[in-house]
Amino acid sequence: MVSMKDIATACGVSIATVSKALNDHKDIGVETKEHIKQKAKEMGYFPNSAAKTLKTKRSYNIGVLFAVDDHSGLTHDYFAYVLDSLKCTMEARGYDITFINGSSVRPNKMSYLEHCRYRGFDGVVIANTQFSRSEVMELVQSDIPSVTIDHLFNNVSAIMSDNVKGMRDLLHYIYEKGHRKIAYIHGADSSVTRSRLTSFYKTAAELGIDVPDEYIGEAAYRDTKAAHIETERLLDLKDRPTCILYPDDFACFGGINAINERGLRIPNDISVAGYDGIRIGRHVEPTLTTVKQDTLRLGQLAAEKLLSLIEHPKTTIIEQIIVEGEVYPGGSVGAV
Amino acid sequence: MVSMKDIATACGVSIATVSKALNDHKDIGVETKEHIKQKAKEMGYFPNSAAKTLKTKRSYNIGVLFAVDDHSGLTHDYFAYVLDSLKCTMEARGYDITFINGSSVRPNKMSYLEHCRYRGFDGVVIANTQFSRSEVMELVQSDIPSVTIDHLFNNVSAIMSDNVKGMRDLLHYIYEKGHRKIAYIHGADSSVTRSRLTSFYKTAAELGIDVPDEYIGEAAYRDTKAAHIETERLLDLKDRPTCILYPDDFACFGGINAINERGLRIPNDISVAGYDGIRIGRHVEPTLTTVKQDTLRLGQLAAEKLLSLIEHPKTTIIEQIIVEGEVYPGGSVGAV
DNA sequence: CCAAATCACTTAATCGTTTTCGTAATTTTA
DNA sequence: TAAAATTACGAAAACGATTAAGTGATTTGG
Repeated sequence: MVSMKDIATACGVSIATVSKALNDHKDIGVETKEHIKQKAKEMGYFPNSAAKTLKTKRSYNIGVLFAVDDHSGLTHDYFAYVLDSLKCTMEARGYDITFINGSSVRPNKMSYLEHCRYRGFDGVVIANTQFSRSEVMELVQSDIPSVTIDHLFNNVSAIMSDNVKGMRDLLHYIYEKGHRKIAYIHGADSSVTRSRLTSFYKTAAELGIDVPDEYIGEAAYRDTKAAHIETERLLDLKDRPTCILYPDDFACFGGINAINERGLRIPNDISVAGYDGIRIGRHVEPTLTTVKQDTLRLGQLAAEKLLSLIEHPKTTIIEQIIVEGEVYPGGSVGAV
Repeated sequence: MVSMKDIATACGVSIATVSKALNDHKDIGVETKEHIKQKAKEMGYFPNSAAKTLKTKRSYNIGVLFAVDDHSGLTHDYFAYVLDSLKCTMEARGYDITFINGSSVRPNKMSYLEHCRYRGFDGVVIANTQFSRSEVMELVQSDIPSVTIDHLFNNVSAIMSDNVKGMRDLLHYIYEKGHRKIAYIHGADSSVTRSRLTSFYKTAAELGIDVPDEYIGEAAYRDTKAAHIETERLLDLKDRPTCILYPDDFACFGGINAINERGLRIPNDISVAGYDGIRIGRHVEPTLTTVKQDTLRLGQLAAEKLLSLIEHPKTTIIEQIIVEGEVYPGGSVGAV
């Protein structure tokens, strides 16, 4: 590795001059500066991030935290897209992305916060994790700039998919298709679930449609089996719903299977809708009616907010940013 | 941040002693060692990775490179699972994972190799990228330990999904279901594609089934539209195949749609099979016949190979490791 | 024309570790 | 019991950068 010292020697100047020249300080003569830069390029110089980080306390590295227990981080379509977008924005700004989680599984177990300090992350993005874990709390309460995705903490900026509007729009869409008997299998308890459920009830009330308790069920996100079972329960009801909403697109497929097994046809006999807008939903028959969350924007805004927090801590406000989704009409909801 | 200096002061010893005590060097008295360790824990000490990396040239950080152009890295089901597995193994061994790609999009454009040197990655995993890019070549030809996934370079360890056996087993399975007229829409040219295609032809020959040229088509991986078009072409053939193989499960859905649009039924009128074993394939009707690649093992072996290369460079051999997949029988291939 | 300001650079300390080489004190060996 | 070996620790350099403070030379101002 060619270091500043090598360049200094080659140019016959001091290391300090090289450092300043490469960092465009004003107190270096133009021609010296050019010469040094030229030489640096020639010699294939690149800075050493460890040394720079050590000295400046800025790593240009962002920690990303997400659930690991069920491996539903990377392999989760929604999150993968958000992360991809986040990553692109960060990279364009010169930051790298490193995973935080798993630190507790390491040989020398560190907490999330300890891991962040160890690596000197400039900031962290927390998504799709068990927000209630004390380890997570400790992290957000620290002085490390952080943003959460789809969860609201005190004094922490959050980027949230607009689940209230998403659910409202979806329900309106279904209502307009003529449905009045709408069941909702919601996900496991979380702030996202609560938002959607509340919005579901509220919108139903506004639309003047009645929701019997038996129309509400629960199945963990992406749990096709649970969705299957709950769907069977709904199908067995004497007053069967005409449309069933699922926690997400994935779970929806579990429901679709249950329906198919009964010999019922979608959307002729019963309609279904998911949530998320995963890619495959556009490519099955019938296509899935769902709410496409704006993953691109979610990742981008999370990145920008965090960078702003890092680079302009004084002038950046802690806020909650809501990103609207969009109903994707699909063949899975028919007119009734 | 509490540093070794703080501990040294607190314990009334030198920094050197603290360092040695925490790193379990033998030339520190047992009680002193215990006392220092105790104090370190008490004071909440954690090392500073930047300082450690600077001094030791070991970052305990692994760079991961994958295609970014079409964003099909993270959002690619197969790769996401491999990465997840890789990450878990690495973390258990005390290594972090940082993304390499995007370096060329940065403000101060670095090549992949430059980026690796900048961050001091101990090793790199290269997957799902354009292996032919000169930047990638430069990286694998450097002295940085590296492993590739599903691609073979000279002098670089590779973890490969067994596409030859996968395709052979799949074809055998289909053959045993009675199919003799089998079409194959393969993916865009790559070593994976070539392996599968070669194995397809070879196995077909062994089984004594004839493959007319018109039964072979091409559609980019995960390109449902292209698969759709190619499927239509096959369906228009006067001597239509009874089974169509696709580049991957995702593309397969594109084909399924084309088939549905013609009013044909799967598997009654025609059979289809994918490749990869993506999760959703188990949850649609009919379930997808496919080859499930062992992503867990792929990621694990890639991690282990790389760590071995890093930690025991002398005794670790460069080799190609083949990981077998498994045919997942599904309803999409019927008996004929 | 001389003092003050500016310019262009260097010196040296520092970030938090690791590690080589000493060196006293203690123990072992012959 | 004296020499040799061992034990337990410390001093200091080094890793590769940044940056405050200093310095001599040149330019500017009054």
